[in-house]
Amino acid sequence: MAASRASLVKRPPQQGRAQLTRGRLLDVAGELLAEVGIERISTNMIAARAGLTPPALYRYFGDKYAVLEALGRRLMERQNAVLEDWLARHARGGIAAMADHIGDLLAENAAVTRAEPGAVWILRALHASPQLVHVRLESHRYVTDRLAEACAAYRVGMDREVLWSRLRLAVELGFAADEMLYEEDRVSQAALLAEVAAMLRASLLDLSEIA
Amino acid sequence: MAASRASLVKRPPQQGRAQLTRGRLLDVAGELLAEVGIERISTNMIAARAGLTPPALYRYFGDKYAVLEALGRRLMERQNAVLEDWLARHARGGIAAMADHIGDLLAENAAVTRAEPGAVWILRALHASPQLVHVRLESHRYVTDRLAEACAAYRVGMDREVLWSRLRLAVELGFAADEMLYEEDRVSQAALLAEVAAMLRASLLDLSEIA
DNA sequence: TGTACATCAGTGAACGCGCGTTCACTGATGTAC
DNA sequence: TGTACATCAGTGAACGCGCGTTCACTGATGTAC
Repeated sequence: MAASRASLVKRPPQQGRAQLTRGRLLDVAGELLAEVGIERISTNMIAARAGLTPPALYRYFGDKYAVLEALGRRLMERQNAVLEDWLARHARGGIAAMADHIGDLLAENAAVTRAEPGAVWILRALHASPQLVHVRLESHRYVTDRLAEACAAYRVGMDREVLWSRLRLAVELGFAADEMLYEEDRVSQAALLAEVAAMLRASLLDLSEIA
Repeated sequence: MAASRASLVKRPPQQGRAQLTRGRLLDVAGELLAEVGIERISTNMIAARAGLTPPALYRYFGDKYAVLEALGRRLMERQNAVLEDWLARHARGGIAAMADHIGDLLAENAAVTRAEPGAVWILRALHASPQLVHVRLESHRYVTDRLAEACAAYRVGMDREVLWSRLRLAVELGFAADEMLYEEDRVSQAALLAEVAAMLRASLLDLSEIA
């Protein structure tokens, strides 16, 4: 019975206190990502701000990248919850209904991003680190898959590849716009959201028309 | 006559040999950004791969961030050159002509990105580091300004803010798509470029129609 | 064309520091009876 | 309800390492005459 190695995923903690500690570590990591960036953040720094000594962090995460990966996954799970909710409301209306409500999806997603400490920096860190980039990619593909399923139900004969690539692009642009909201202060957030929504809506509606 | 401080921008080198060395340092930094990421790259690492000792790097760059900033600016200047070239060819044709050739601009930009070692990682590093994010933001705003000028010539009465924010979004999405080309291998690059071009074209044409 | 001198490009060696991580341990919490 | 024991959460101290950066220096290149 070999002991679990550091490189393995740690089992979920047993006590409620530990769950809180784990969440606190992730919150703090998000804040620090925004303050000092991925190239300066350190495990010792995260532990210190969470009010812990460095070894405590290693009870929850195998190594430094595991912290950032968990942080990314937590954010993306929250975004996925928004997506599921939205699909439950609009998928049955068909592609046109989804297109008409794409602005809601963007706005709800933006709300999640706003609520999470350092959310934009988490997304960017996932993008900028070769060892983390797969997390973001997997998530975007998952979102695309879910949307593709929902649309395919109404366009049974349609080329799956065309559908998928169109939606994949829409997902990427939606996230890019979300990240831009917090950076470009020369444009109002509402105006930006409305314009992206209009573009994605047109793209989706076009999808519902092409042979 | 105080000596120049490390924090100041270094003057351009005097000898041709030095120009080459500086360029080599930047090329190497781009490669390393792609291989190890912004959170692992180091000045010693860059110098070593360029075949230099660490202090030589400090003859050219004030500190570590100055290297990355110069790398980012060099890439963005190359992209701007593509833009100027494209504007010279199509701006006189009006908004419709620009809209029709937006795919060329994207493709030429993608070619620059492909040619530069680690280009996508440079762009992402600029995005992910709080101390570098201004470089990218300034560049995107500059590109937006140039496009806005070109379009405003044909839509004199149009609300400048609407024009600018529409173009600003187009710029952001164009770059996002460019970065995506090298990451998402489930979609062909040509298809992706064509779809983005279509979206941006529609957005620009819409601009030429609204009152 | 040769030489003396000024400037420039790059080196060798080292610095203090904080990094990521591990060890053996202690005190807090939960469980069985 | 009390207590003995097992498990869990977190600590104190330290490690070797590579980081960013600087110093005083040397050898290469360019310039004036």
